[in-house]
Amino acid sequence: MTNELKSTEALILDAARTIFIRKGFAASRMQEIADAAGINKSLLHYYFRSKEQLFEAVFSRALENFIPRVKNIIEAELPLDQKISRFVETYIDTLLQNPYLPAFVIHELNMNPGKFAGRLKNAGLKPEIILQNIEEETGREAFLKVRPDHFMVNLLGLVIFPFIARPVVQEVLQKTDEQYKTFLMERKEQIIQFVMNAITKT
Amino acid sequence: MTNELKSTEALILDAARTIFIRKGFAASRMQEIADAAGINKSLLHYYFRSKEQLFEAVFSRALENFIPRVKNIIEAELPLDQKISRFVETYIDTLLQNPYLPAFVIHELNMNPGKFAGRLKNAGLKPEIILQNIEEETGREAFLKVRPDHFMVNLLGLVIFPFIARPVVQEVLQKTDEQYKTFLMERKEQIIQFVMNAITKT
DNA sequence: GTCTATATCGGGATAGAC
DNA sequence: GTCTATCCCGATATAGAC
Repeated sequence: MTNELKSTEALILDAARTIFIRKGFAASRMQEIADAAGINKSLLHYYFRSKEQLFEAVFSRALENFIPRVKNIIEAELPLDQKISRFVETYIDTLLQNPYLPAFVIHELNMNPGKFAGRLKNAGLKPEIILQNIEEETGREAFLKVRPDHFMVNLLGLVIFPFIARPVVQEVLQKTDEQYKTFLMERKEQIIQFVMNAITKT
Repeated sequence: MTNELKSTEALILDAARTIFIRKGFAASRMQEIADAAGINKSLLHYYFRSKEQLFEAVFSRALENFIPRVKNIIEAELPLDQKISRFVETYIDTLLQNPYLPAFVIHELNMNPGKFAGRLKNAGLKPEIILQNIEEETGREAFLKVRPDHFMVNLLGLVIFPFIARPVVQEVLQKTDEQYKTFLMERKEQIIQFVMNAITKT
């Protein structure tokens, strides 16, 4: 409806994003993207040269949008418990807006593992510092010392898994779409509680 | 090397399994499968009629192999803590043998959500019973009462996520392949500890 | 059952008019 | 910049000989 206001390039990128994220690179068709953008197939090539390059543009933007949000939370000067809460809440809120994003990114990285190399550093994410940070902040005060690498993966798994594995999980739990959305929102509180229990000294 | 001993059909299924799991349905090529099986392309059609049907055969077998293992553990008559330990250990051991399986299954289900409907029940998995089971066993003795649906997802996420998201996680943690394998094995102990802390009354 | 040859079609990419 | 027409390859699938 507001298509007339967007540049053709933006139109293409939006359409490509939708199609690529839903179907993955291999199953997506240039024709389908053109249709979704309301333009001609050859315009895709005019703007992006090839399917690979169009995909690359979509993929890069998806990451560039996402990484800074994570970065902000992680670098915030907050005590551990508040940092965990903010991380979980912000992450889940963001994924609720982009529910298909993690499965997309992960699948494409699995298809082409090298694709990721270097992108994190380019975006200014410093894994060493995050891990060191966790190491320092656990083991203090009321918290158990934890292995920072495992802790990081635990947190990510708890948050991201129900988005990636939605079809299976929704089937297993026998929830409607509406109920599943509620379930995902509940997880903010549930994960925070679960994690805090796990790392709080008895 | 022992190819001469296997039936052609088994040869095809093994090859198709490898290719489909590594590349997904859309990116896999019949020619590639034929090459991997050491046979002619048209033999694939002779045995399985079409690419979809070959895929279906592979996918079904992958699930049929996997589900019974989970079923066994879940139905075992054990106290909660032992059940959790066995579940985590067996699940991770199985995934270490089939590291690409979860990403494959999850991606194909995301592409085609309906595909899963009914398969669980056919395989004899009763989600209601599992959930009820968790509900009964937590809240007793030394354990906190937990929401069984969230608890189930927590457990699955902790176990499966580092397999699905391996490229990202390995990059973030800056581990070599060897170190990552070690990391995955360590997770058995780490997850069990983490989860037990999380649900044990203080 | 297994192979070679071929039909058929879909899809990425280009040429060229407007 | 945008469209129509077309090229051309790759991939699924079939026909038919052995």
